Amino acid sequence: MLKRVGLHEIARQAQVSIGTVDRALHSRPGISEATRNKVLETAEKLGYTPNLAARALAVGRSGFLIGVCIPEEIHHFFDQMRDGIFDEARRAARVGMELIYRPVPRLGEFEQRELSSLLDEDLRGLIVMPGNPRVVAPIIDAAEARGIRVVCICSDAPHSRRTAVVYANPNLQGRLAAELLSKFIPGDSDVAAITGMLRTEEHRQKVEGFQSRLAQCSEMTLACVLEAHESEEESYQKTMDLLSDNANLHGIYVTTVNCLPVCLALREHRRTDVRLITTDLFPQMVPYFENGIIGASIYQDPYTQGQTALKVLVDHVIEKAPIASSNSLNPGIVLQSNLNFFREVHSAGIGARDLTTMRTGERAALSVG
Amino acid sequence: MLKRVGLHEIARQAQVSIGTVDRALHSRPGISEATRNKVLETAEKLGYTPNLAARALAVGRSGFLIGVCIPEEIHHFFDQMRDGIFDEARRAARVGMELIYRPVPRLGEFEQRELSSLLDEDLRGLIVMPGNPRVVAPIIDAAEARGIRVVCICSDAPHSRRTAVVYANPNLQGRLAAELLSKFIPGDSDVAAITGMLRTEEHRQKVEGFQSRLAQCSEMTLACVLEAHESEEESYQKTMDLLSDNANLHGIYVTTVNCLPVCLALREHRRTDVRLITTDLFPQMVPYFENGIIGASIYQDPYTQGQTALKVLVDHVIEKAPIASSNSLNPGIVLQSNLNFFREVHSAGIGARDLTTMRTGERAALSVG
DNA sequence: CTGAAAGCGCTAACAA
DNA sequence: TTGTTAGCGCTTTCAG
Repeated sequence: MLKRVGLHEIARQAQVSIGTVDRALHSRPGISEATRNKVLETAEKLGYTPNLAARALAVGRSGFLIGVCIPEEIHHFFDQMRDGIFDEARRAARVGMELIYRPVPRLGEFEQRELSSLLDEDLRGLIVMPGNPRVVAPIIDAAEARGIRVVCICSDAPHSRRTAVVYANPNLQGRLAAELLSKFIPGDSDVAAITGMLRTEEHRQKVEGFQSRLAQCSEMTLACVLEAHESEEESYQKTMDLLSDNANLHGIYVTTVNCLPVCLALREHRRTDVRLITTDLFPQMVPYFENGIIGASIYQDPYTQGQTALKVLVDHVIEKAPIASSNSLNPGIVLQSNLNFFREVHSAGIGARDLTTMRTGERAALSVG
Repeated sequence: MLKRVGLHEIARQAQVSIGTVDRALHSRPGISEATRNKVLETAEKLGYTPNLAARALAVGRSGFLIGVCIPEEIHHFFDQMRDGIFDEARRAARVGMELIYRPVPRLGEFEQRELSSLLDEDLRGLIVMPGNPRVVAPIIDAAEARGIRVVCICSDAPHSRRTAVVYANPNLQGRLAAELLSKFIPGDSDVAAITGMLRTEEHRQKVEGFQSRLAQCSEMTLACVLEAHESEEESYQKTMDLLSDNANLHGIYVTTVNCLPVCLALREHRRTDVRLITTDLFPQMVPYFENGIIGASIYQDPYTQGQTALKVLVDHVIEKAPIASSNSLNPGIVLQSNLNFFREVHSAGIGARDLTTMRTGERAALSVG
């Protein structure tokens, strides 16, 4: 069995004690220049790499802390994101990372409070899904000013100094939606987009991408862009009105997860000639896929987003790896035939996650296997 | 800051020994139902969370070896796969993993020799893309018999005892191809499939999926399935003949990477009414995307395949995590609008990775045997 | 079935 | 200036 070189081996070869090796390696006081160099040389020669787990264990505290603040609702989205983060955290724990998880109930709620409390800890990095840019941006800047690397997830925080953003490229999502729609409906149709709030970066960019692709290569005209403000009621009403007003409408792009009200309105109007491009995936959407109302869905892959966010942060902290300021994942495309291959549709199967390190006093809903 | 509760504290409160606590927590044998429950309860009550650094230290072999044998050609595919493996290897190196990379020049060549030489090392795991099942299967079985966990990548090795396979689900690829085609061409068209060798699992399954989806929900009829045996010449000739014979042919699914000869034949025949569904992506395909000959490509994501294969192996070795016997990735769908978001089209593959990378990760700057 | 104890590689406190 | 040693919390082996 391959033996990894450790302090002991260096000590043996350099003919000193293990304590001396430690002193040399960490530029601690109380060692002569000569022996230090000797030790450093043999360490170099042997290609020594520290065992970070052992170090973390010895110093008693974690190697470093990373804070996470994401919403809990909407569950079928953020549960995946959390799983992605936690799965990666399990690996990172092997090198001494520890996670502090401080979710907010829903996007934008209690952001101020949770984020501030997070900054009281001695963080090296922070993952946050920004809700209200106005409250989050200053906190992000404060964190970065203190050397805490901030990674925005899912949506960007414009005008902040965040180190990076991880998301499924929103502009591309919009373009994909337009391209797919052009395959599904007649070329001279009217189409519409239903979105959340256009002032959030994410939705603005989705609509922008949608428009630009429409303009670029199809005859379809964008009848309107509706803001539904994440309200089911509003989504439903506005769709109803839209359908009444426009008989030549054959496609709708829903940029939020809020597609069910739209489906309902469609059914109400008996408009089977209208195709939907939706966003993300959850079990209740499946019937609409099967009957063809939803032609495709743009999948933002929250699991991978979470995984990636933590990964770039950990790589950065451990080996100063540079972080690309924008990590945009390629959005997935959900169709009828691959529907069952997305974990979201297997709603029930929530294997309890153990193994995530949380500090005492956290909500630790975990079973240990 | 409270002290975290550990095995010791649980043992004290449950009035048992620390060894017993461990047995209870991990469902290990040799403990009575009664004590197990008692321990589990107090663990729950105390909100125990394991110290993962300590676990890693205790269980982690100080170092271990993992062997890799994949082809070098076709470069634009296997370079990605290698990058995925190496990127993940860089992380795993932090916990003592070491990689032995022994590629074969192309699929099936020198498999016997390279794999055997790999087995001379003291491996804990092996990643292999099986070319000739007849030569690989026995080697895999021999490895597994010696406790080496084997993960097949990209294609399975049927009838072997391999621990797991990682691939982009081939059956699903075929189904997706059929579904996409049905969006692109008239419903009563003839379609064809061009494949490599049907005796390889991978291609057989792709064609199977293609057929099953065609049968299931479209009027299209499968005119024929051509075996081109990975030969450019043969691909070209057979496509030429196919086009001459069938005027109602409007769609072709190319299950291999060998789509250029097909595109050529199409151009030769001036058949702009035929749409292609291809497999994977490389720069030379781009013009055919732009002029619409290729309607979509099924992307097998070799980078993630490589990453995943190594990851499951390392997780297994380090913490005995179970390996799912089949890890099938959801194949990607390449269209016009997301074309530029695949790293493959940035042929050189170096600089362009800031604002438009689909996955994070540096190219591995890793020295390997 | 249960307890005791030896490490895993490293840090830090104490001796020499 | 150097060497020695006791843990960190967990797994694992060996006795009882």
